[in-house]
Amino acid sequence: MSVAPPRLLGDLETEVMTVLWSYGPLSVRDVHAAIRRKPALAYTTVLTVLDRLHAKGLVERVKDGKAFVYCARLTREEWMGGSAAHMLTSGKEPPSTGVLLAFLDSAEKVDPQLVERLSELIAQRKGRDE
Amino acid sequence: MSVAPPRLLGDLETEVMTVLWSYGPLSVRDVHAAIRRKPALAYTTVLTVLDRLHAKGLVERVKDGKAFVYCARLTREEWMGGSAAHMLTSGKEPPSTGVLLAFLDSAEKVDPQLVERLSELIAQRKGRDE
DNA sequence: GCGCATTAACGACGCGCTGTAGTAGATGTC
DNA sequence: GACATCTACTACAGCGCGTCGTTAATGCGC
Repeated sequence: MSVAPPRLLGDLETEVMTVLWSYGPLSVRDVHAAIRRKPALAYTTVLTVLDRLHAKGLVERVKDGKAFVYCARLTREEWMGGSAAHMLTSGKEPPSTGVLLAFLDSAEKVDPQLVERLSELIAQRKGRDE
Repeated sequence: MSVAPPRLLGDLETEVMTVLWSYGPLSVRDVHAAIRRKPALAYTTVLTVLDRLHAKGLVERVKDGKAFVYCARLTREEWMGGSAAHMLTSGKEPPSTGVLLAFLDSAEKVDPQLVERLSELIAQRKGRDE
């Protein structure tokens, strides 16, 4: 089952997820080492954040010897794409045409090629399914 | 200028925006009256929420006699569509193909017709622009 | 012009979430 | 069994949001 993006993540949570997305399954120690800060974060700070991410269902963990190894349950792509899709359909049933048009407008404004790329991907998928 | 969707809105904030989206420009009193609760909200509660929404740039207000009249700066469609588009492009530059594909997958899972509708709307827009 | 009623401004408080960390308890290693 | 490591639990501050109360401004009717 997929994880429904609940809320936006905090800054440190996002940073930790980014580390996990970048370097596969890691121990707390590894994540801690990967996060560079002027005054280094406490080991337990990273531990707590990973714990909370685990509680939210965003990461999985398996025991390896005495330590846990954490890995993201969703790829960065799945998380971002899922969050965006969730926005379009939040709450109500099928999004209105107006919402979809506003989405396209907004997307185009940020990245003029985005809509075109979407269009191509949709075409490819259609071809693949038939 | 468009308003960048900052964070998700709270429950009451969402309710107030829904009222504004549903019934055009309204005074605080009108919004207060439109929100039905078992124990009615205090007038000042609605006032505060509208004030915060105004501070966030989500609503505009003009003085009408002694009172302000509030109205949403974006339509519901613009807000939702913009939020979704913002998700796809948050932080980094052009979203990867993987993100776009995940978006389509996710959207299709929620509403199988959504991708098809998007496809049609994109086609229409393309026709319109040429 | 004055008083009254309405409205707005400001501040306050509780709660939940997040960043941050310390301490204590569990657990594996040698 | 001692030691190093790791996790679990607890804590606290800061911020956003829901919720109001109090106080100050402002317009209206007489």
